Amino acid sequence: MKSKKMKSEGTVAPTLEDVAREAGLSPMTVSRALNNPKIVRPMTVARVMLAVEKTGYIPNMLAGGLASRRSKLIAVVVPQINNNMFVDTIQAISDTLAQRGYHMLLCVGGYDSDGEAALVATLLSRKPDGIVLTGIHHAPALKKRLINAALPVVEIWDLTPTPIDMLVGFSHEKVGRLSARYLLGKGYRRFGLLWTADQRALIRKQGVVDMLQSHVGCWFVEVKVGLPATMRLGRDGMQALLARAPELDAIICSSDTLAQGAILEAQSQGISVPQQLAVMGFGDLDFAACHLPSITTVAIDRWRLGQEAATMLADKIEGMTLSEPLRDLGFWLCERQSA
Amino acid sequence: MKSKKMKSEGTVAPTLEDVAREAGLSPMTVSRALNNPKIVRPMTVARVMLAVEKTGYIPNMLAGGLASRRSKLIAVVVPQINNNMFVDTIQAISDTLAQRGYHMLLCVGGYDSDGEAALVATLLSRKPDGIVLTGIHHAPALKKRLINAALPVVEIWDLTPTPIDMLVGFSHEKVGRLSARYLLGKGYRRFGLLWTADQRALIRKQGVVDMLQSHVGCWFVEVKVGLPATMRLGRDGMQALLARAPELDAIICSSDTLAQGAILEAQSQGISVPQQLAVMGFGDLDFAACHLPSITTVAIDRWRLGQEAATMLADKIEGMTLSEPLRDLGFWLCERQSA
DNA sequence: TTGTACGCGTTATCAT
DNA sequence: ATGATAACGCGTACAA
Repeated sequence: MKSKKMKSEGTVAPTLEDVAREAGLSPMTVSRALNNPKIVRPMTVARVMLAVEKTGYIPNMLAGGLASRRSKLIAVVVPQINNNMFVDTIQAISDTLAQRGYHMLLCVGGYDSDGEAALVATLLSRKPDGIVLTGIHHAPALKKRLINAALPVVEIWDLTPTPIDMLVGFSHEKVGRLSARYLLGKGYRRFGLLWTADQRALIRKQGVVDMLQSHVGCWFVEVKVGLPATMRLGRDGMQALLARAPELDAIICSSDTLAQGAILEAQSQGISVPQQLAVMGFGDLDFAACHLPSITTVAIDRWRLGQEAATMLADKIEGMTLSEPLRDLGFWLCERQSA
Repeated sequence: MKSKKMKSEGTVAPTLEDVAREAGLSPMTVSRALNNPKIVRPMTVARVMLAVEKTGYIPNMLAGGLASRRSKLIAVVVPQINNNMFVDTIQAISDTLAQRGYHMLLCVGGYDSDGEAALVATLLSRKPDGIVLTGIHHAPALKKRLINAALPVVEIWDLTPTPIDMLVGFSHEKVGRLSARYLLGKGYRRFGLLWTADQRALIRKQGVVDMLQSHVGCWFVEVKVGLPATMRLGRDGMQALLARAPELDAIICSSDTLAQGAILEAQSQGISVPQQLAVMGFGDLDFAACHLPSITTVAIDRWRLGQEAATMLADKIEGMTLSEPLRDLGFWLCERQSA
């Protein structure tokens, strides 16, 4: 009897070795029975399960990950979560990953790319098997680190021909163009832009502006609001817009939340939407469809975005070859009452 | 020279040993310089930092956690995240933890306590240093496991004299009583309850019902809606209520989102709020204050809830003795236009 | 099908 | 202030 630890303390968690002793097997056989039962005799598996039950064994994935070099952990970095646009995607990622045996390490990094880089540096010490990044603008040092670590990466919520690794998103520029084209087609000419300053919103705005400027006889004014976009900011921004240019006939907002605020502010000033003023949002959040008036907006499949990102990651980690590492999920216009 | 690995591959991540070699020190000294610089001579620390820079070293917390038995990981279990009530709290937890050097493992467990138990079982294999649980109703087996693991636990969003370990929340029952008392005081007598079926909402409802039943000359009808609560469900539920009892004079909703839907539905039927019908919500979500009419509701400090939970956990993990493991954060009425 | 020897990268502990 | 050695608990690789 080698003078090994005598696990007589009630507080010490049982290990594989304890289970093995209980079952009269070697630790390795227990490990196999737990992780790959197919290659173990069924009766042996049963014996193991019994011993697991008896000992109350819980695997230690720190040890397992260290030995196998697979942590079954996915890091997800988002700029914020108290933003209705992101939560569905996060939940989809979490659900999809859980089904495949992964856990999600969620980090809120803000909209600053240096902060993100610092954050990811600490994340990497968890040795995640993969990482989900929001957007396509990252600090060069971060990109280098990720490529160097040969870590599967999915960038989401945006499009670029040159992703770090994989990508699933849609074209914000096209969303902007579509919104502007739609309103121009409806005959609106005097535009107000109510916009937040995050990177992706700015690209949508560029799309809007490009489209408007290529059209003669129309003009626009713009009001910027802070992050996160709230209904309050929508109302305040709308007030500022109307003060600046009372003759506006259409408002494009960078999100449905702002649009809702804008509509309310208009109504509170006795301006009827859409009769006197059209308002358009982005996101097709839950309330957009049943608001009064219902909000015309552009929808994307936030849930699917998360599903695909998680699936792509898990597939790549598990060695499947991806048909297409770049996915454009597209978007669609929701024509409703407000515009 | 023992025939140890020759790290000539470019793809192999550098380890403490590599850094030590580069700096001409032992791995242990490097480890100390990184984790506890105070006990290492400043010049030595500088040498280590240089070597870290040169090698691009990233610590491996799987190994570190295994050796030190501290993972610097906190597991957080919530029923859903696409619920505006929870996201602020989650973000607060994440932020607070990040500041103290912890990462957050976020799991969405649904409203089913057996599912939660299964989920936590897998979580425990990550050896988190602590865990945040939503609510106070958990499977007995889960409680036993947690107590057995001697893991610091904070239950949030609810109150009980007998938490598993620590707790920060508020009394849903009192919220319900306050809401009902307020409306009774305003003279309303014919109540409609628009309610979801999650555990905490049901306790609030019980508070409402108790208060109403102790008051002569008033009555109520009730409509149940599913989870998650959306504005759509608010509108549909309101429609059902009005169909059942057109003479209602006040509606109490289990959340602001439902209240918003209820108000809209009323307006769309030509019923003016609050002149003909009062509507009250719960949560004081962003839009409640600037809606038209602004929504009377009950607020709680969701952000602080998360901060306190995270701080309590980190304090306990780091050996500080807590003054009070039970925190009642309370709540307050927001009297606005809708009721 | 099952077992043995060893290494994963770090920290605790004791020694210097 | 720094170093040597032995865990930490598991999986890989190979042997039986």
